[in-house]
Amino acid sequence: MTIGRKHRVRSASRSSARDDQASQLDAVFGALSDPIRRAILARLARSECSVTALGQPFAISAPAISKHLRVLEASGLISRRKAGRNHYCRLHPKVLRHAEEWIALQRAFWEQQFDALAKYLDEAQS
Amino acid sequence: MTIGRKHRVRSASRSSARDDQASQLDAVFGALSDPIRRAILARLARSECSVTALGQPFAISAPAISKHLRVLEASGLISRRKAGRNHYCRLHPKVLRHAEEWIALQRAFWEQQFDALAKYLDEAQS
DNA sequence: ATAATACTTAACCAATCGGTAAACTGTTTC
DNA sequence: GAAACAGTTTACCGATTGGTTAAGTATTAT
Repeated sequence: MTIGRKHRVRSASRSSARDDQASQLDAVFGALSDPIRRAILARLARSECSVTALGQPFAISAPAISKHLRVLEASGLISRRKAGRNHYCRLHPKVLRHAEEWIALQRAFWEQQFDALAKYLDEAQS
Repeated sequence: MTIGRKHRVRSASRSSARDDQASQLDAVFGALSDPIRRAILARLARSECSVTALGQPFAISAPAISKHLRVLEASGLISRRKAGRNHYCRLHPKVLRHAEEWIALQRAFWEQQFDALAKYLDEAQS
């Protein structure tokens, strides 16, 4: 989840599109790295849901849930809608797709490398 | 990257298969949440690589790289091979595939929900 | 044998994280 | 209007993270 290099650098100058995408990946993968947050997302996949209902399965306090939701919201994975005293959370699939695409792209390269190695070994053997 | 709930719990008893998978996801997504580590993985996709060579593009110290590699290794995404005084790192695609599968599964549910909503709206309109 | 190289370990530091309890802000219900 | 409910904010705590420098361990080169 690192943003700047080396103890507070990168003075918010320009912040290229590439940086934006990279830091969104930081946030998304960081958000996914906690089991409670993944469970919250899985729950939200079924339907929109109020904050209390989201927290009900877990043995943690309301503020803790609130923090998890803030992390998820900051990553763009969810958004909120206020309805009276209830806040309802909803998923944003597009953001998850970006993360999936990063992984899929990487894996394609990785496996290509493995295929190349396999081919090399195959040829070396003959 | 949380392991135990609520300040040191879970006395290492049994640790079900589900927990193992979940905590591997914690570790993998946690590892992917840092841009330097993602860059290291991207570099490794091209070929096996020594530790110094891996660190060369980044303006951080050797111990910092060593720590990143330990995180990656703990997640199962890479492994090391010692050859003399050099240590060579290699990728483990299977672990990345697990993460991708989790995301793909989730996204399938998410989008199914969105499709259902779209259909509902469509029917409500007519 | 000495020196340089490649890397890790140890000790430290500031910032972040995941949790808590307490206090606060709205909204609904009585 | 008072009480209950839904949720957030604030202030705090201990553990973890990402970095540092300094020292240590092998291995290779001179």
